Amino acid sequence: MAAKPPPRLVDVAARAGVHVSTASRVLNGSVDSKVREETRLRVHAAAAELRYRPNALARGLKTSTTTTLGLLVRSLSNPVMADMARAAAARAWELGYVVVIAEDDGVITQRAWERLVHEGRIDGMLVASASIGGPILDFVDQASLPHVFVDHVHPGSGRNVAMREADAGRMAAEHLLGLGHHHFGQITGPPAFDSDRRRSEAFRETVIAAGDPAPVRWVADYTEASASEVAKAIFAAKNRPTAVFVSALSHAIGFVATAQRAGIRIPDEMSLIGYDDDPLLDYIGVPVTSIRMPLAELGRIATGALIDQINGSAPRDIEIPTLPIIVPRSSTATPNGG
Amino acid sequence: MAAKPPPRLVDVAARAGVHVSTASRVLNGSVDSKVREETRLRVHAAAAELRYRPNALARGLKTSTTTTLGLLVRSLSNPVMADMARAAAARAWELGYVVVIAEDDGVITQRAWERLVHEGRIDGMLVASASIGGPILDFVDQASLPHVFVDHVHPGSGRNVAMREADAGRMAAEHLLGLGHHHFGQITGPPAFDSDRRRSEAFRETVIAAGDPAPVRWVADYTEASASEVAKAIFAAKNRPTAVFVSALSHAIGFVATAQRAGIRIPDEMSLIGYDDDPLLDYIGVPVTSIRMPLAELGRIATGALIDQINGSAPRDIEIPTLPIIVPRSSTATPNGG
DNA sequence: CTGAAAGCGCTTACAG
DNA sequence: CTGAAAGCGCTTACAG
Repeated sequence: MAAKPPPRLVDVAARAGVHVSTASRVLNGSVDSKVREETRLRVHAAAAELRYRPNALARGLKTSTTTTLGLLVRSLSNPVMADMARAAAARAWELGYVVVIAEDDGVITQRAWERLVHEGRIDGMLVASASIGGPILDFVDQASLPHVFVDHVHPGSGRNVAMREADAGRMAAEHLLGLGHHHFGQITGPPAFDSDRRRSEAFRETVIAAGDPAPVRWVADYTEASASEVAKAIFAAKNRPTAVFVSALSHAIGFVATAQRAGIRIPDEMSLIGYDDDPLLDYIGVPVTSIRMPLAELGRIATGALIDQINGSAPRDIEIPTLPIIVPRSSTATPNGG
Repeated sequence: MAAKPPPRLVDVAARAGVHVSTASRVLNGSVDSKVREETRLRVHAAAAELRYRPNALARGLKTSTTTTLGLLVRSLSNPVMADMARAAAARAWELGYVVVIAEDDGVITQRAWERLVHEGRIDGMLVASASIGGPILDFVDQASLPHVFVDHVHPGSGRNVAMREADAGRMAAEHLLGLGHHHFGQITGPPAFDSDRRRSEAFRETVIAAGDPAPVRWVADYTEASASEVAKAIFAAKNRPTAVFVSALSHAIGFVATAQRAGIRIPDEMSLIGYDDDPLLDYIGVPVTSIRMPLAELGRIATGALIDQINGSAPRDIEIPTLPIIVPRSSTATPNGG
C-alpha cells in the first residue's frame, strides 16, 4: 500500500556523515555560513542521491512560512480571470510558491478565509474577486495577512494592482472618433465593478473632450443574454448612436448576434468596439474589433507584488505599465459606410 | 505591522483551565473519548471565544496529513476544464479540503510533482491533464500518492473517472439519423485525447450500425482556426456530408463562421451538432445544437473518489452515471431542408 | 567549522 | 476522566 516514506533530513545527514543541523545549514545555503567545502559537497551529494526535498509542513511550522499563496476569484469559468489566474500561478511557481484557489461565490468567502488564513495555510492572498463594498473587506481588514487586490480596485487600500483601464476607454473612443463618429453609445457592466467604471468613464470623457455629446449609457450584466436585451433597446432607440463601446466579451457576442437578427448591419449602420480580446472574436457573425488587455502581466506583477509584501515591503498601488492594444477587425468603420 | 498572533491550542486550554492534551481531545471529538460533559463545554466555549482554529501545519506534521488536494490541469483557460475544476474545488471545500492548482504545460510537470508530492504538501492528486502516453504517468506510477485521472482516461490504471462519452457520440448520431441523414462527417481532436476518441468512435459505430456508410473523419486541434481549416476542406469535398458531428466547442464556432463565409447554409445545406455546451452557442451565426456533458458531476465525483482513496478505499474506475443531454438549437434539420 | 538542544503547534499513546 | 511526555521534521541560536 504505502510506498517507502520520503527521505528526511536526518537521512541525508547520516549518509553524508554529518549532524542534521549541519545538513540543514548547507542545504539552506546562507553563503556566509562557514562550512567546509568538502562537507558541503558531501551533503549536497547525499541530498541529490536521496532526491531529498524538505518537508514543507515541518519547515513551515518552524519558520512560520508556507510558501503558499491564496487566490480568491469570483469564477474560474470567466475566461478573463482564467488568463490572469494562470499567469499568477505560473509566476508563483517560478518564485517558489504554490497556489491554492478559493472561489468566492459569496457564501464560501468567510469559510475560505478561516480555512486559509486562520489555519495558517498561506503567506498571502491575491484577491481578484471582491466587488466594491463586498464582504471580503471585512475579513481582509482585520487580518495582518499580506494581500493585494487584483483588477478589482479598492480605493484607498494602497494595495491595488490594476491595468490601464482609463487608457482602454480613451483608446476605444479615439479609435471611433478617428473614424469620424460623433454619436456614441456604451454598454457597461453593473456599477459595482470598479475596473469597468474606470474604462467606461474614460470613454465618456474622451468623447466629451472631443466636443461630442456624452455617450448614451446602458448597463448589462456580464452575459450574452443581458447584452442582447440591451442591444435591442439600443436598436429601437429613436436617435441611434453610430458607434458603441461595450465593456466585456460577452457583451460583444450578444450584441453582434442581436444585430444580425435585427437586421442591423455592422459596421455599415453601426460600429462596435469591444473590451477583452479572444480568438473567438474572429469567428462570430462579424469579427469584432476589440481591446486586448495585458492580463498575463497583471497576474505576474500582482503575484510579484504580493511576494514583495510577504518579504517585508510596504504595500503600494501598482498600475501595469503596458498599454492596451486595439485589435482591429471588421466591426468598426466610418459612419454610414461613408 | 504583524497583528497579534493567532490563538494556539495551549491558549484555549489555559482559558478553559485544562491541559492542552485534554483540549485536543475534546476538539477532535472522538465520541467515545471519555471527557466530562462540563469540561467539554468549557473547552468548546474557550475555543469559540478565541476563534480558535488548529494550525494546519502543526496538525499535518503530526498526522502526516495535509487536507490538501492537488489539481493538475492542462489549461485553466479551457472553459470545459474550468467548469470541472470549479466543481471539484467546491466539493473539496465541502469535504474539508483545500486545493492547490498546478498547470501542466509540459515543462512544469516534474517540478510541480516534486514540490507538491515530495515536499509532502498534498494528500492526493486529481490529474486532469495527461494525454495518452504523457510523461505524467512516470511520476504517478512510482508514487504511492492517491490519485485519479479525470476525463483523460488511462486504460488499465483502475483510477479513471470518466463521463459517458460513448453515449454522447451515440446520441449525436441518433439525433442526426432521426432527422433522416445518411451521409455523415465528423471532426475529432488530436488522437492523444482518449475521451474524444471514445465519443468519436461511438458516433461512427452508431452510424455504421444503422446501415449507413462510415462517417468521413477529419482531425483538428482544439482551436477555432484549426476547425475552420478543416471546415473548408469539408465544404470543398466532392461528395459532401449532409451532417457533421464536431468534438469541441471551438470546433463548432470555427465551423459555423467558416460555413457562413463560404455561403454554406446551416442547417439547410448541412446540419451541425457539437459537443460541449455553452451559453455562447445561442449567440453565434447559427445557434448550434450541442451535447451538454455533466461536468460539474465529473468534478464532484472525481473529488469524492480521490478522498475515498485517501481514506483507504481501493482505487477503481468510475463512470459518471448521468447521461449527456442534447441541447437542441437551430443547426440541425432534415437533409436538404426537406 | 560542526554538534547538541530547544522549540514551532499539534496529537496520541501512556500513566495515573 | 485528565495530565505529562514524546515526537512529527525541520531551523536556529548557542556552545564548543
